[in-house]
Amino acid sequence: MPIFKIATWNVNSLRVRLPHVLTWLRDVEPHVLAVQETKLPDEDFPLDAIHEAGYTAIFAGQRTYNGVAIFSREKTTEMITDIPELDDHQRRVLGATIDGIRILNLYVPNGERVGSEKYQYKLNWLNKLDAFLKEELKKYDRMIVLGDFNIAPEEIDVHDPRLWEGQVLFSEPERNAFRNMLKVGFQDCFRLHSPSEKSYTWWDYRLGAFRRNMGLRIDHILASNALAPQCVKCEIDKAPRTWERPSDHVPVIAEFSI
DNA sequence: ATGGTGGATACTCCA
Repeated sequence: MPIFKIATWNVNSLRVRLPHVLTWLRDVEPHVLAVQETKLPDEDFPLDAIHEAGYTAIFAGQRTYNGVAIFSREKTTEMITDIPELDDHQRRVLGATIDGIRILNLYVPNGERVGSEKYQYKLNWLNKLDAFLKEELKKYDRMIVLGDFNIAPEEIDVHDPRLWEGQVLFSEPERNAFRNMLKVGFQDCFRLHSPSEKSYTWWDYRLGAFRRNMGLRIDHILASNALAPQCVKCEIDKAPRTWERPSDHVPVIAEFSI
């Protein structure tokens, strides 16, 4: 059976990280790469470089903040850039169907700090997302939801759960929102294959966090219950965080036997 | 000690 390899990576500026992305695509050769925080208006999207690397691209861009894109070996159809009922000018959502699989690339709001206006925006955003996922699952049996969720779901996903207790990215309401997404009908691909591994996808640029491995696992690949049994591998690739001028996030890669 | 670094933008916001 053929393998379908899909990855997510918050690149924190596609303009700065384009060389990393191109190197990584050549080395890893995924069928699909979903990226977040491109921070590019659509007219500045580096489409030629992506095409030269052998990928098609769709994108929903924004200057300075946010912005999402999907690079794919195969053609994409049924593109969407918004969640219904969520009037949001921020470009955080990009959906498409590829190889018969419904793909939803998300850049979930960060939330700033617990109790802030942005935190409320995040919780509301996740609530509306839940309703949308239910509708999508009615239409698409095989679905992958991936991206920067800005939530560390469990204690094992945090280098120091005591320090992070009640903090944004690890607060109970956010973790509940993540669990609610799973309850809708998804599974966390990384935990399917590594139930007890302490591995992270993001380290703050400050305080030498990467050197001290003070990280969180906040980037995820979820597969619908129908597709999850076909997930044969899911790994975090820490290597790009050691490269010169890295993103603060690293890629997560999942493989499906389809 | 309540910091720090990095990206984009324009003299500050966001993460």
